[in-house]
Amino acid sequence: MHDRLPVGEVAHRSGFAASALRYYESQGLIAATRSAGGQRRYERSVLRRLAFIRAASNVGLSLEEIRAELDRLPDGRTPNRADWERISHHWRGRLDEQIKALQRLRDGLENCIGCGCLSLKTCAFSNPDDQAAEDDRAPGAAYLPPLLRKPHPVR
Amino acid sequence: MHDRLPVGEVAHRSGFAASALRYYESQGLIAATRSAGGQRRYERSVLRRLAFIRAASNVGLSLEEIRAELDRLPDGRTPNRADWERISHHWRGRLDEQIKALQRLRDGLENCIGCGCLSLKTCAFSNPDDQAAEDDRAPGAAYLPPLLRKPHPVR
DNA sequence: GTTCAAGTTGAAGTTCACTTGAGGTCAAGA
DNA sequence: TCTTGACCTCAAGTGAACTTCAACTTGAAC
Repeated sequence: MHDRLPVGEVAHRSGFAASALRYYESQGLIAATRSAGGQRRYERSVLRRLAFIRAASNVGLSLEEIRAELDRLPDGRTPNRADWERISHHWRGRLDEQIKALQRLRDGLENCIGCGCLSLKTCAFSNPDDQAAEDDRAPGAAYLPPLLRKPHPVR
Repeated sequence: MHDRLPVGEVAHRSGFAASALRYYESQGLIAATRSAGGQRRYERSVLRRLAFIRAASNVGLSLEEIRAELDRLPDGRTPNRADWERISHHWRGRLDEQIKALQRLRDGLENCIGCGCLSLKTCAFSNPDDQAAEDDRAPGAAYLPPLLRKPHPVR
C-alpha cells in the first residue's frame, strides 16, 4: 500500500522541515528512492534513522560526526539494539562531561555571589578552567572546555 | 603613568583577540578613548567589563543579551557587588535549567540502553520533551527546550 | 481534463561571533 | 632619523546547519 512516504509526510512525522530532509540527503545522512516523476519516496526506516539523527544531535554531535557514526554500521543500516547499546554508552560520557562542566560553572557562580570579584585570572566564573591563571606568557585566560565552548546549534 | 591601555595589552590581559575587542566596541559592549594618532586607549575598568562579558557568555547569553544587561546598569558602569548578586542569581536559574535538561537527556539515554526503540513519539531520548507525543496535528515531534536547542557558541 | 497543493532544482541568503586581508598609519626604541 | 612592531579601517570571509527564492513539474482529487 503506502510503503514509500513522500517528503511532506516524513517531515510531519519526524518534525524536521522538508528542506532539512533534502539537506540531510545532500550530506549523505539519509537516502530516498524516486517516483516515476522524480519525487522523493522514503522508506519507513528513514523515520528511525531520523530519530537517531535527532538523538545524536541532542547529544551535541555535529552532522559530520553523525554521518560517520551511521557509516560505521554495516550496510548503512539503521542502528539495532546492539549498535544502540554500544553507541549510547559512548554518548553517556559526553553528556556526563557536559553536565559536569555546567555544574562547575554554576558552583563557581555560587561562590562568586556577593563577592563580585570577576577577576580575569582567579575568579572561577570568568575563568572556569583556571587556565593561564598565573602565567603571563600563556595565550590568554578564561578558556572553556571544548564541549562547553562549542555546544553547536541543535535544529 | 600608564593609565590607559593599548588594545594589544587589553587583548593579552583579557584573553580576547584584538579583533574581538574591536568587534565588541562596534557592538556597543565596550568603549575606548583615542590617542592623538587615533589609536584605542582603554581604561582599566574595561578589563572587569570584559570579565563580565566572558562570564555572561559562558552562561549562554548572546552578545545582544549581554549588551542589554550592561545597558541596564546606570551610567553603563561595570557591575558592582549588588548588581552582580542580582544578575548572577538570574543566571543561576539558567544554568540549573541547562543542567536539568542535560540530565533528563542522560537519564533517558540510560533507560534506552538495550531497548533501542528510538521512537519519534515516545522515546525519551529522541523526543526529550515528549512534545507532540500523540497529537497528529502538532507541528512535529522531538523539540528540545530552547536552552538545549541553541546553546550558542562560546568563543 | 483541470486544478492546485505538494514536489523539484540550484543558488543564494541567514545567523552568530568573530577572523582575515589589504592597504596604510602610529609610536617607541636604537 | 630610522626602523619596525603595533595599530588603524573597511570589506569580505568563515562555518554550521539550515532556509528561502524563483521558476518549474508532478500527481491526486474532482
